This record gives sequence, structure tokens and C-alpha cells, in this order.
Amino acid sequence: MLIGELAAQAGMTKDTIRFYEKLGLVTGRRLPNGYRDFPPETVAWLLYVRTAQTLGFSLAEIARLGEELRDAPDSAAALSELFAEKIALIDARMAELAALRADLDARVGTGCPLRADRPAD
Amino acid sequence: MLIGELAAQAGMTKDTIRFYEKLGLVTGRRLPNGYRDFPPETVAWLLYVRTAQTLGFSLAEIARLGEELRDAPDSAAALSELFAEKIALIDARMAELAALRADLDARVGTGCPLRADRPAD
DNA sequence: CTAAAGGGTGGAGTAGGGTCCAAGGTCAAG
DNA sequence: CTTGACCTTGGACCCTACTCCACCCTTTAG
Repeated sequence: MLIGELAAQAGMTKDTIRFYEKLGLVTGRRLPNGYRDFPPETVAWLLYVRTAQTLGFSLAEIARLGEELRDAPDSAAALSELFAEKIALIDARMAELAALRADLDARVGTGCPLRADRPAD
Repeated sequence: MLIGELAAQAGMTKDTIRFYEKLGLVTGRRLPNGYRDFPPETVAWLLYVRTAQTLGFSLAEIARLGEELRDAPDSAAALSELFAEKIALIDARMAELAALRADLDARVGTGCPLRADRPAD
């Protein structure tokens, strides 16, 4: 799969993919003419990257995860550990969100805004 | 409260607070000598800013929320609407996280990594 | 043969979010 | 009156994540 098709399917620009390649987030073979050639699963991976990113993981973190996956291809245990780690992180974020939600929820209807940045005028 | 104390209590540097002031995220009075003077509630506001930020809201979004709060100080209805909006956003993010979590969870133990960025070698 | 559509490179520029000076004013203690 | 801990400003600089650009090569269609 050439970069253009990958970009179209993953919903990002070619530039972004080349940028991700520099970061080691994706790796492609090269065809004899120098063109990048990506396996079809890269689409799923890029979609995963986008998701992880919107959830607050930096590209560096995501790349690290990817590398760790590549480095421990056989060890299901190691993978489980990695995922468990990420899941714990997600749970923590969800708890934070829940707390913020509860906070906002409590304020709804009370008429008590967060006007904390005004001097008491 | 002077900027140094505020910074210490909010767990950020003075530079960051001055930067936030430029963005309109915090506003302080000035003392006759030119020093910034913040009301004590600013600490809570800054902690709130940090939380919202780690949850994926940009400083611009947070500032907008703050402004809207200031612009509609009396209308509990308007406030409720704003909060309801943020809550909806939070719910959406939580759903995304839950989905990612389920995704990772399903992979744990299956030994099926995300090795989508490798050419099939 | 040429044009269009795809690809490649390096490097500059942007926006967001800080972080770090350097030069200088203010104020309380000794 | 000096020292030290505060504060002020402006501007340079850094990182992240892109985005755009100019310039050049490759492949296919007419």
C-alpha cells in the first residue's frame, strides 16, 4: 500500500505519515523506486494511534508502546503487562473525568460559578 | 496574594501564571507598586485549570469557559447549560476511554499484539 | 514526448504551552 | 546604605505535532 492510499484510509495526510515515520511510529518497506510500501494493517495501527492520542497519550508514548510490542513479540505475559499498564492509566483518567463530571454536575443548578479568577469586587 | 505564593500553592511557576494572565486565564489586580495581587480563590481556579487541561481541554477552551462564566454571572440557567455541555464532552471522552480500555482488555491474554506497523516479515 | 498523478527530500513555518534569561524596581532587615 | 528576597518587563528559546513548500524523480495514459 502506497502512502497516498494509507493516508486516505487512515484519514490523515501523507505529510503526517512521513512525520510519524521519522518518529518511528510507523515503518514501511521501500519499493525499488524508493516509494514507501505499507502493509494493510498499518491502517488499523494509525487509527489506534489517533485514538490513543485523543485520549491524551503523546506520540512518543505511543511509539514506545509500539516498540515494546515489537520487542516482546512472543511473550503474552509481557504484552498483558503492557496493556494492563495502559488500562490502569485509562482507569485513572476515567476516574479524573468522573470527578470533574461530578464537580460540574454538582454546580449545575446551584448557580455557584467558578468565578475564582476575579478579585472580589 | 502575590504571584510567588499563588505559584507555590497552585504548584506551578510564576512564569506560567504570567503566561496564563496573557491568555486571560487569570486576572489579578495590581498593587500600587505594580505587583500582581490575586484573590485566594485563584488557587482553586488554577487547580481546576490543571485538571481540565489534563483531561484534554486546551487553555483557550478553558479561558473561554471562564469568560462565559464571567459574562453570565447571574443566569443559573446559562451556567447549567455550559456545565451540561462540558459534561457531555466528558461523557464522550469517557466512552472513548472505555472503548479503548475494552479493546486493550480483549487483547490481554490473547497474545495478539498490535503489530500493525511491521511489514509481514 | 509530454503531461498528470503519484512519490521522494530537506527545510521553513505555525500553534500551543511553556521555560529561561537579563535588566531593573521595591521593600524589609541589619 | 547595602543585601536579599520579592516583584516587573521583554524577548529569546524549547518541545510537540504538524503543515507547507520547492524542487526533483517515476509511472502511466494519450
